[in-house]
Amino acid sequence: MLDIKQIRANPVAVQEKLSLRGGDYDLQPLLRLDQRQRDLETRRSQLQSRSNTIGKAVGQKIKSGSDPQGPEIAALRTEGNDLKTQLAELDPEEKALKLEIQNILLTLPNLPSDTTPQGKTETENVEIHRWGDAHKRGPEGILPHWEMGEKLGIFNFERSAKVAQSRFVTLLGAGAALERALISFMLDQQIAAGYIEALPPILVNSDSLTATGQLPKFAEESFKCADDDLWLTPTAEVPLVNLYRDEILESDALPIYHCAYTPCFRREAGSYGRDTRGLIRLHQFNKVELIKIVNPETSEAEHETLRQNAEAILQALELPYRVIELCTGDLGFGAAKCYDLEVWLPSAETYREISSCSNCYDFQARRANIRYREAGTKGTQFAHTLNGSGLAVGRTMAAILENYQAANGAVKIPTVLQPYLRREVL
RNA sequence: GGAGAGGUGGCAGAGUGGUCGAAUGCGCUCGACUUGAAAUCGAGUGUACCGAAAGGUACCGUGGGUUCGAAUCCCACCCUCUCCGCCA
Repeated sequence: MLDIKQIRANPVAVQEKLSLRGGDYDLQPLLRLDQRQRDLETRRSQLQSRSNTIGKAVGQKIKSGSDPQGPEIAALRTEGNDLKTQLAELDPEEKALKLEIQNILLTLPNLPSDTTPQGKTETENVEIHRWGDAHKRGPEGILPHWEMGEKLGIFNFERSAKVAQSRFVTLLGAGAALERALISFMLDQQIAAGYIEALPPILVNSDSLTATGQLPKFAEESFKCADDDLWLTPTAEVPLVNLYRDEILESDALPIYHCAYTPCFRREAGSYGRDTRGLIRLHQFNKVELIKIVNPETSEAEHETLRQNAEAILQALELPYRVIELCTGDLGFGAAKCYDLEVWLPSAETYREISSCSNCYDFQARRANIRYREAGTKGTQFAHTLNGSGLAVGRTMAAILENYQAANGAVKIPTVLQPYLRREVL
């Protein structure tokens, strides 16, 4: 959520930054509501103050012997009732305004960072660097991963559609073991990098989704339980960040690092026909997620190390990838700055997103009300939150099935995974 | 799912209509005493909003209601705990 005070103070600057994302943002209606709300608040608090004085006066007079039924107290009661009537008129309007303002604020995306490259669409994203070109292979003799997987019998889509629907997979035998090995390897590596492992709830309530920014705008992207205020989490970022919702942390408790394996669930509404085959776009997929809650002064540096922690997995697996920085037009709703890691998929001869590392600055923290207190100072400040995949497991498996295909049709197991899988080829 | 108990400040725990943002204790911060520490003593110690400031307002699980006045009374909801049942 954006800071209404900032919008009030610099409406033009905020509007310009928002428009870098593309789309129209007119902040004037919001500012008018805000002004009206504050006027009402001033009025209301004056009336309230008088009402409090009367309330106290009545009590005092009765205590010091006035007749509770006498004219003096009757007059105060009348004035009190009068104020109550006036307040009853102001109050609903002010509450409605507050709600309206809040609802508008909740729909506004984060401001892009000053360092985020400007651009309208993903074509203007900026490549930062590439890694592993030496291992990069072309499509010659490469089966797409879904064909390879079916040939090896390590997953099955057709039967999964029977169990659930399309865009679900069942991993079988070595496929299930490989997925499990990848999860263990990723977690072990991130734990070694300083992240505290968490195994959080994967059903989350509406407040949690609102705090991290999936609600109210992206409700159609998540699966919702019919009878409870619970949703299947679209990413572990939601439960992990919300662990600290409505908390005031001591500054020495920061930074907080968590990693977590969870399944993730996405409805993929509006992506019909895209990536219909294989492990790339499923309603349910596994991911190891990284989150950080940090002091604002360190968040830029923390973002860089977060990205390196994600990159380290790809390097250890010797999968060729590139890092791109999203331009302002391609930035996610809550992100101020974002790097995507894209792994090489030889069958398609493209790089595909396998990790997204975002710095949300204080955007989520304001929604989630996650603050910290600097020792010895008065007041509190919003922390910064960061998140990144480390990594998307299904897409990692896809990348391995393609990049590690040998000429004889076997798939070699990356060296670092061999201790986990206790085998060298699939 | 059934029965019961309960939700108050960092924690514990008073408070059942009036001056209560809230006693007391612990914790924490600063100070005094001490060679240092402990103990002791003194002062301070919630959050947010409005306001240039003085100051004002709100918050005792959440939302309504009664009243001149609600932590306290009424209604609804949420959550936690205990026991029973069921269950991985």
